[in-house]
Amino acid sequence: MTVVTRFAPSPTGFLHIGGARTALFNRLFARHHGGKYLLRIEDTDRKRSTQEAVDAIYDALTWLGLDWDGDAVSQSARQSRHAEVAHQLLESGHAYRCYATPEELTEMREQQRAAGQPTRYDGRWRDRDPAEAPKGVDPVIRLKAPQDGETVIDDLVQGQVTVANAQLDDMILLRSDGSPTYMLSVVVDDHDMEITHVIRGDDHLTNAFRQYQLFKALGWEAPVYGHIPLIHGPDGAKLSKRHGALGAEAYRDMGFLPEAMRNYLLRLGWGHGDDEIIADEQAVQWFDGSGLGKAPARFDVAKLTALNAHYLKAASTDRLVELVADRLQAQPDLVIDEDAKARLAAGMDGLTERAKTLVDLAESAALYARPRPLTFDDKAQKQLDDDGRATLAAAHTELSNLEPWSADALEAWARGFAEEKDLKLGKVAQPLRAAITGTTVSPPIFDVMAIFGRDETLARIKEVAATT
RNA sequence: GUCCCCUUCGUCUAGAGGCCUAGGACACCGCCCUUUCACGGCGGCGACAGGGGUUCGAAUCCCCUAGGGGACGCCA
Repeated sequence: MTVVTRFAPSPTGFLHIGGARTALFNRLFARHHGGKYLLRIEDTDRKRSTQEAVDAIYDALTWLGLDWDGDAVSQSARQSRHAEVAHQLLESGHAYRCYATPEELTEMREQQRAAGQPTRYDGRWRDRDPAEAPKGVDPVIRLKAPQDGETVIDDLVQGQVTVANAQLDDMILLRSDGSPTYMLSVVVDDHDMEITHVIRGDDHLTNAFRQYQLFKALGWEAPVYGHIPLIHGPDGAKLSKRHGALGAEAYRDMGFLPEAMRNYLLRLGWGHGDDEIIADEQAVQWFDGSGLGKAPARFDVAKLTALNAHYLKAASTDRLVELVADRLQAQPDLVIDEDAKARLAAGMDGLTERAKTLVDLAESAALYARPRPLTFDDKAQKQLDDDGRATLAAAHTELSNLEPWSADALEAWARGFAEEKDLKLGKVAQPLRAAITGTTVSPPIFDVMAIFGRDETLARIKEVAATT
């Protein structure tokens, strides 16, 4: 049997972090088994579904590197098929028409709740003669679910979960306007798409029982379910807008790399021994459905950030140069030309060592794209006091003749120069750093000088050195 | 309210009766390295929700309590 999984988001907003993880798990599980991983857009609620949201989902999944097999299925395009199945159920006696109005049902629920009863449809039209149907009311079609016994699900994550059928009511399959509900659509689509494993959020666990009953009524084989715990916010409640829950693309803007997202999400609710850094291929090899936790996990940006720092160091220079250049492009005071890119490439290793996100990286990388004349921050100005400027003036003279112009040679020169002047190395290095970068924080200054080259370095020193 | 599920350091987790004086990672705090900031290295702080059983022995099995979460729509 070929394993077929699916990710089925509803396009009512951006792709949140929980959805991204669900997609990741489904994809990993399918890949592990050499199967297929499909994408289905659950847009049966036309009122709330938007094309922008669909595009946002595509974009987010693409950015995350979670591409799917084949074309995405749009659930709304399959409405007639869903309705057909509902009528089939009606004919086979597994469903019936219910003429209760929404108002009537609301009242019913209020009464049940007030009486401490579970709020469930009471089956008032289940066995009633359709001849008694009120005039002018369009009926809904409900599943005639079993009232006795129990429904048992062997969940990949939760284990065996049992629910008394008396707890489940007769759900609506087709609305009064003839449109199919989510419950019906999901079952029909999962069947038609030959889905073998459904991995989704815990919040669907109770739906699984209903869907299972529908599969049985249709004489179809139900897929294997795996309900993963939801991701919670720092306060332990379901991640929501209140926590500033963000779409996947927001994490891109915050400077996170997709591979870091994948690794982090993978470790949220899943573990493989003490392993923390897990590459994609390794994840595919290990993700067989075991190792999934049952308890909800809290989203922790600090850990994501740490992972991101790791992947930043591992990323290729070319890729990083492009990503950084894109971000720097937005700053009008910078010049991103080929020379600047060459400097970025040359200095990238020194930069990634100090950055945790692309935002940090771009910020520190800006020094290679900042043209003269420089502006100096407060700390840099303190380095450029009389002593500092005098040191720079003397350095300028010596550096004019230094050979070769390399980081090693520059450092050797600086050490000798400092000793000669009876200064600590910092008294030489910091004024240089201030003069060349405009700040007091940067990668090793001799590396920076080597990258800028002699002419540019001397020009920068000259602009601030004491005139003698 | 009803039903279902969950509960190991602050957080993510390892742990499937003796290997646990409970391991790792992130965060935090020291120290070292050091031209700045980082990286890195070393060390520290820090948890089996509580109570009963079962057993020679329980983080691991059972029960109860407490706490947390989720679901109860002509939403998905």
